[in-house]
Amino acid sequence: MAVLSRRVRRDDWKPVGVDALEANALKVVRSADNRSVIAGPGAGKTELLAQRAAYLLQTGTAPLPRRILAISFKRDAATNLAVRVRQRCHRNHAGRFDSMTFDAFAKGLIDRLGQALPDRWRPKPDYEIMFPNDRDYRDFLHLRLGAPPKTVGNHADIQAIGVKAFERTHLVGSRLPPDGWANPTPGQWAADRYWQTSLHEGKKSVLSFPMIGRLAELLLRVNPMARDALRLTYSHLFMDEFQDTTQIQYDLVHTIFLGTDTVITAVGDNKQQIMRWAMAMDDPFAAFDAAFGVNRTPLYNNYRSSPELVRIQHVLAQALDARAVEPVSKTMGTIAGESCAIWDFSTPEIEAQRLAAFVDAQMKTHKLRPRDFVLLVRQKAADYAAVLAPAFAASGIPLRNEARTVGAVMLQELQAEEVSELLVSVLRLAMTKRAGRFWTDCQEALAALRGVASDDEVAQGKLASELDAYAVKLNIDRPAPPKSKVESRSLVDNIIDFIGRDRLIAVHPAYGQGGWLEKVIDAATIHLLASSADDVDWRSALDAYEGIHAIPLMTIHKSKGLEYHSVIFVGLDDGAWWSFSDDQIEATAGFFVAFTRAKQRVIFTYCKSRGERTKIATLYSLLNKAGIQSMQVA
DNA sequence: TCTGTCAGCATTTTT
DNA sequence: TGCTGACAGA
Repeated sequence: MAVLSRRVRRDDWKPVGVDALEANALKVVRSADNRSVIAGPGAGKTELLAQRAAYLLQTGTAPLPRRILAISFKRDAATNLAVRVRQRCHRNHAGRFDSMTFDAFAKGLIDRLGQALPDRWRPKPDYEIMFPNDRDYRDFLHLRLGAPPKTVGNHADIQAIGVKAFERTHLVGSRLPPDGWANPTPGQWAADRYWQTSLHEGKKSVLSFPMIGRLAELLLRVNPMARDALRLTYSHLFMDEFQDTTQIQYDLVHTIFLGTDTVITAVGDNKQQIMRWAMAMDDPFAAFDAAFGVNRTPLYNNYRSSPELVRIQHVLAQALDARAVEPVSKTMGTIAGESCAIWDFSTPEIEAQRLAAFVDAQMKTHKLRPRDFVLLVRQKAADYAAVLAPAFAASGIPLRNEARTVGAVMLQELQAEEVSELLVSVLRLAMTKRAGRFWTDCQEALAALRGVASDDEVAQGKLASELDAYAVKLNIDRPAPPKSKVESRSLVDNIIDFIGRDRLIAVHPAYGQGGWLEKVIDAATIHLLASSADDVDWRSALDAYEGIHAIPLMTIHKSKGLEYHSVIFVGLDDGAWWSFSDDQIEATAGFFVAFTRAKQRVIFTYCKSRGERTKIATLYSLLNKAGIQSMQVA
């Protein structure tokens, strides 16, 4: 991949590391105006943003010293985008690309500038983060709040406030008034009591992320200097997964960037909106387009799925958006028979056996690995895993429930933690004979943690020899993977001490909050021990830790943004989709997300013992409409 | 100790 | 929706 540090003329710039981009994608990459890009799964939305970053940085269209800000909703999306930009750009350029989650952005503003908030809204500097649930709000409204003043209303008015509406509408539903509410409604009065209690009553202020978002918006609204500094810093703003944007996020972006020269690019897909429960707006694209005078640009290609799967996807897409345009598949179909099927089984045990045998056979005929498959469920992954895992194990395929909790951390989450990644890198380096790749991983990660500049050759050399000495010692001290929790813990602690606990907390503020670092270390300890069972060597233990030879099982939500050769959705029945009638659109969007993870094949399974298929008849009729009928298998 | 009733929960993001 | 655990009463 061509990684350039010199400046390229705009006309000479070519996409980095890909053959070509479709015409519209290239237009967006080079655009000088605000754009919204609505495109289906597999259209290359994240790739488009990465290419645009490369274009802006390499051609100097984002002029020094201005920067690009990319805001994502989820951590993995933010990381993913940052990694792609780093792969495509020289580090001098990538250093001007800030990719973070919305919450990290808002919290960063409050941490740096929060003391400039007006008195009544100012949190104490060492505030704590809370994750309130419905119960907390219910207790507040019904037990702690008490009666409102007569001018506001009476007890019944407060009782009438729904728990959901309290947070969504009153607490963080709209922009905060700098001087408080002049003539509050009962809802506003209750919200204000909650704010004042959270900010001022305890020894520390206690805030949730939605509250932090609202405070950040207020902060920039009442401090034009801070707001202008941000406008000057960022010449370009990217927003990924824009369909999941909340009103809070939207208002913050609106306050900072409306009417400025900062060019905004928003990408997303309304058909994949499965975060409505987390306060996503109904149609953020419509609001954005209207307010910012946006040019909407669709993408028409699908780089992920075979033509046959794209055809079926389009039938589902039309149920979510009548005006959806059928994308063009750019991937060859490699399956000889059916690309999609619904298999009926008489019992879950037979289902498990048949699926294991099927995956085993497919791995052989198509030269696939377990990681090319995914077992998707709608909920309660552990219940399904209990039946499926033994059958897959019998076929020699380990099954890994990504939603399993290890200690206090979910497996999928642990894997993405910097601490866990460093641990594995250091162990691979110490225990592998030819450890080239792990060398670079460790060296770069440690340099970043210790603040060693990449061009400081003396310090880099010192770091390298320190790392080398440590790896050699580790290799001698720990000839085999740990056999007990104590042994596992001492090894993990040893490595963390070498990396530097303080440095970890300094670079990742989350590790300093609420004992999170300890929880991650504990989870890593447990998981490393579990991966070392059966007297295996270091390599097998680390492979097991990372699950690289196991077939993953996860919920639909966890699979968003991922892709697999074959998707096996277990349990297409009323039981798993109990909430189908609550919000048919969101449930169908979930079904669409599950289906569109597949590159070549999708299999749905059904067992009568788990439920009927009357409530979700719509899903079955969509599949029928696409020419797929269920068939009795065993 | 058994039985009936009923509330809670299951999908889930963020330092 | 449909299962589970807590709790009251027999």
